[in-house]
Amino acid sequence: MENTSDTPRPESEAYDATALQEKWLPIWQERHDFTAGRAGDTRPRKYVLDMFPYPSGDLHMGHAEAFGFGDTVARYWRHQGFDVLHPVGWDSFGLPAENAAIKRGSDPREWTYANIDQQKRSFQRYAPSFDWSRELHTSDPEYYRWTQWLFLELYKKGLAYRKAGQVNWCPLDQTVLANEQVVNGSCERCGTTVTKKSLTQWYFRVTEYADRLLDDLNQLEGAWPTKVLAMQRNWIGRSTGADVEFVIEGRLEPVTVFTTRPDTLYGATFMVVAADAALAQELADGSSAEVWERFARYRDEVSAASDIDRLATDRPKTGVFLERYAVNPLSGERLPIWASDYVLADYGHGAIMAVPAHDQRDLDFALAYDLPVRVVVDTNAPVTGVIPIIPLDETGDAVWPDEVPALDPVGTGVALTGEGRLMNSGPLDGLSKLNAIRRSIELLEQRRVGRAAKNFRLRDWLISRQRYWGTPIPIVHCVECGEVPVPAADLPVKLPDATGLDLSPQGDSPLGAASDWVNTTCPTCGKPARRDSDTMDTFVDSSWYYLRYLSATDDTVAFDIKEAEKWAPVNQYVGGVEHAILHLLYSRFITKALCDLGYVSFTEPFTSLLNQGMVLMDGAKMSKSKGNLVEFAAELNTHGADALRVTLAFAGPPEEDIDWADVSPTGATKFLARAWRIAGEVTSPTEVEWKSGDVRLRRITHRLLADAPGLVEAYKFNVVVARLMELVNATRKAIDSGPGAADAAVREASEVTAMILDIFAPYTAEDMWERLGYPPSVALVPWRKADPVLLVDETVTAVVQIDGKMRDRLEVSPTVSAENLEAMARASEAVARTLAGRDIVRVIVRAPRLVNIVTRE
RNA sequence: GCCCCCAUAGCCCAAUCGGUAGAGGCAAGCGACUUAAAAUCGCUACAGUCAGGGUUCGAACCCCUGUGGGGGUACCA
Repeated sequence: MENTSDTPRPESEAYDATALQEKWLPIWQERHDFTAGRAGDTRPRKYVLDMFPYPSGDLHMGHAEAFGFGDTVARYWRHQGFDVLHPVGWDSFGLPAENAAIKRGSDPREWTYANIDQQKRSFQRYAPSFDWSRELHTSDPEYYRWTQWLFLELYKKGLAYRKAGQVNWCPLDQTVLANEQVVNGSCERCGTTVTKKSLTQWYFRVTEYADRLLDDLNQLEGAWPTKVLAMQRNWIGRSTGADVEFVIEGRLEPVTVFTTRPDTLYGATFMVVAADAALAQELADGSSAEVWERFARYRDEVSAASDIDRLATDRPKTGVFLERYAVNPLSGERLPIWASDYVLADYGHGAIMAVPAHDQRDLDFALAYDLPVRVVVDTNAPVTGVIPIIPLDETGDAVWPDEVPALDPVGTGVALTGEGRLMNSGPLDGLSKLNAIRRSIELLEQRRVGRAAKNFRLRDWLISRQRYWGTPIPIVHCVECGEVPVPAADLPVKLPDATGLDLSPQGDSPLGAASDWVNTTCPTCGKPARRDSDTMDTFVDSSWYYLRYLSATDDTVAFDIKEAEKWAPVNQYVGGVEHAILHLLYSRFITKALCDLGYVSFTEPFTSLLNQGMVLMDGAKMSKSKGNLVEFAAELNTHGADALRVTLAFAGPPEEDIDWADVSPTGATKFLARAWRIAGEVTSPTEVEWKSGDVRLRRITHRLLADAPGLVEAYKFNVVVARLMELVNATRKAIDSGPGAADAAVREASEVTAMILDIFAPYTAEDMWERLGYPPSVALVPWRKADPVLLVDETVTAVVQIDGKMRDRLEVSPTVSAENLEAMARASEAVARTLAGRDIVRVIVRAPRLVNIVTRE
C-alpha cells in the first residue's frame, strides 16, 4: 500500500466518503478484528448489546441512531483495553412476516431471510464493530430449540401453565391479539373494534416474581433512565392493604375483597362484584328470576362493550342490584350487593367493598343509584405529623379559611380521600388514617375475618399465539396423560413447512391444520396424541437472546454457564424506549427464573441501559403516509456511513429526539473532511518526540484525552464530537498560522483525532491512521494517556465580584493562594472604584477562580 | 385525572461542585483565494437562560408556584 504521509497531497485532493468505504470495507471483512473471547485473551471484558432488529424491510434511521450509539460505546471500551463482546442477531419470528406471506401467498421464511440479507448488507456498510461469528436468528431451529428448552424449564418449575381467561379478540381476523396489538381499542391490523373472548391459553407466572421485579429496580437506579424505572414501577403497580372476608347471606363461603383502605370499613355501604366474574353469575343465579334476567342482559352488554368504551373513564357508572346481601365483618351491617363493570374481574378478588364517602368511583356509583354515603374520616381534623398547608398573603401572614369545608361528598360530588381522623367507626374512632389502617388489620386478624395483603397491577404473561411464524410450544396433548412435555431429546419441535398451509386467521392456529405435524404419539404412553398447535409470543424469543450470543454455535446447551459467568450480565444495553415495559420486564423475569434454576448467578440482565430518542422529520414521527420519510439507504448513499453517524451523535443528547430537519449531514462531512485533510498534511515522522510540540495545541489535545472518557461514559457523545471539532479547528490553525505542519503537536493532535474519531466515524479514522503512517487498524489503538502536566494551564482567569456582580478579571497562577488572590482583588483599580463608600462585610475566596466581596452601604 | 421528562442566541445544542452564560454546529453577513463558481481558509454579529417567588455572598443549575411542549398510564379497589 502506498505510503502517503511523506508526500504532501495537492490542495485539490478531495475527501471521498464512498471511496473510503469501498477501500476499507473489504479489508475489515478480512481481518475479523471484533471477534470477542479469543482463547488466551486476558483483557477485562465488556458486553455491549443493541436490541436486535426485527427484519422488516431495510434498516431505517432509528436503527442508524441506536446502532451508532451502541457501536460508539463498544469501540470506546475497546480503546480502553477491554475485550468487548458486541454481537448482533435477528428477532426474526413475528406477525409482519406472516402478514406479508398471506398477502402474497408466499412463505414467511423467504420474506424474513430476504430482509435479513438486505439489512445485513446495509449494516456491513454502516460498519458497527459487530462480532459476526455469533450472529443468531430466533427463527432458526437451532435457536428456537433452546426457546423450547426454556419453556420446559419454566414448565417444570410451575412457571408455565395453562388457564382459561378473557383475552383480546379481533372478530374480523378471528384471532387472539396481544395487548400491544390493540391500539386504542382497535385491532392494529384491520381497525376492527376488539372484544374479549374466553379461551384457554398458556401463561408465564410473572406475578410470582412481582415483588422482586419491583424491588430490584432499586439496584438499577442511576444506571437505567428514571423514566423506564418509573414506567416499570407503575406497570407492576404494587398496592398494600388488607383482604377482608364478607359473609354472604345464603352462601356458605364468604367473599374476600381487597382494599387499600381497611380503615374505612365502617364507611362501607354496599358491595360490588365484577359483572364478568363467575361470582356475579352465581349470586344472580341465587336471586329472583327478574334479577337473573336483568343481570344476564347487563352482563351481555358488558362483554360486548369494546375496549374503546372502557377507555372512557368519565362515562357514567352502570350496574345491577343482585338483591343479595353481605355482612360487614366489623360492624355487622348488612350491605346490598351490586354487579358492575367498574370492578375488574381479574384484579384482587373481583369484588370490592364500596366506601362512597372516601372513594371517587364508589361515590359516582352511589350517586348514580342513590345509595347511602357515610363519612368515616374527618378530613378537616388535624392529624399529628401532618403539616396542614395554610396559604400565605403578600406580607407572609397565614390566611385562615373563613369556614372549614363541609364533610359533604354527596353535595360536592368529590370523595374525601385525604388524611384525617376516624369517626363513626366504633373502635377506630379518633385514630389517624395510618393508625386506623394498622388497627383495623389487627382487628380483622384477631377475629379471623381478614389479614394484611398486597396486590399487583401486573398480570401473568399470556404467551400463546394462534400464529404460524413463531416458536412451537413443546407440549403434546394426550387423552390419557394430559399435557405431556416433549422430551429434551426430541427438541426442537420444528415448524412444518408453510406450503399448503392456510395461514389466514380463522381463530385457530394454522399449525392445527398441518395434520402430519399435529398428529403424533404421546411420549409417555405411546398412544395417538396431538401437538399443541400454538406458537409462543416473540417476546419469549427475545427474553433470553442475550445469553445465546455467549454460546451461539454450541448445539449442546442453550448457553454455557461458564460463558455466562465470564460475560453476563450485559454491561451496556442500547435500544428504544418502546420496549421500556414489555421486553425489559420479560427479560428481567426470565433472568430471575434462570437464576433460581441455577443457570446464572445474577438477577438483572442489563446493568445499564441507554434509550435513544426517536429520529423525527419536521417535528413528526416519520412515515410513508405523512410523506416525511427519510430513507436510511438514500442518506447512506448521499452522505456515507461516517457522516450519518457523526450527524446523529452530534445532534444532541442521545436520549432526546432528533429532528432530521434541524441537523446537517453536510456539516458533518465538512468536519470529517477537515480532519482527514489534516492527517494528509502532517509532515513530521511517526517517531517524532511529542514533547517538542507546540504546548498550546498539546493542551487542547490532552484535555480532550482526559475529558472524553467521562463524557462517553455519561453518553455525552454530542459533546465529544464538539470537542473533536474544537481540536480539529485548533490543529488547522496551528498548521496555517502557528508552528506549521511539521510541528510534533500537529501530528499528535491528528493521531488523537483519528483514535477518538474511530468511535463515531471508523472509515475516516482508519484512513487518517494510514495517512499518518500506520498500518490498520485504528480501532485497536489503545487510548493514549493524558499528560497531567498539560492539563494545568499556566494562568487562569480569576473573577472578582462585588456583591455577586463581576467587576474585574485577573490573570493568576493556578496555584495562587487564597490570601494572595484576595490581596490582588483588593488592589484592583476597578474594585477600589466600586468599593468606594461601602463597608466590606465578608470576602469569599475560591482560589484560583473567584473572589466575591460582600458589602453593606 | 395521576406519574415522569424537557424549556439557554434565528435554529440544533454546551456550560464537572451553585462561581466569567458559549465549547461545537447549522443558517446569515463580510473578507481571502479564483477569470468566475464550487471547494477551502479567515473574520463578524446575535441571547442573559419560559414567567413569578424563595434559599444563598453568589442560581441556567437547588426549592415552591405557574405557563408551554413531549411521553407514559387509564375505573387496579
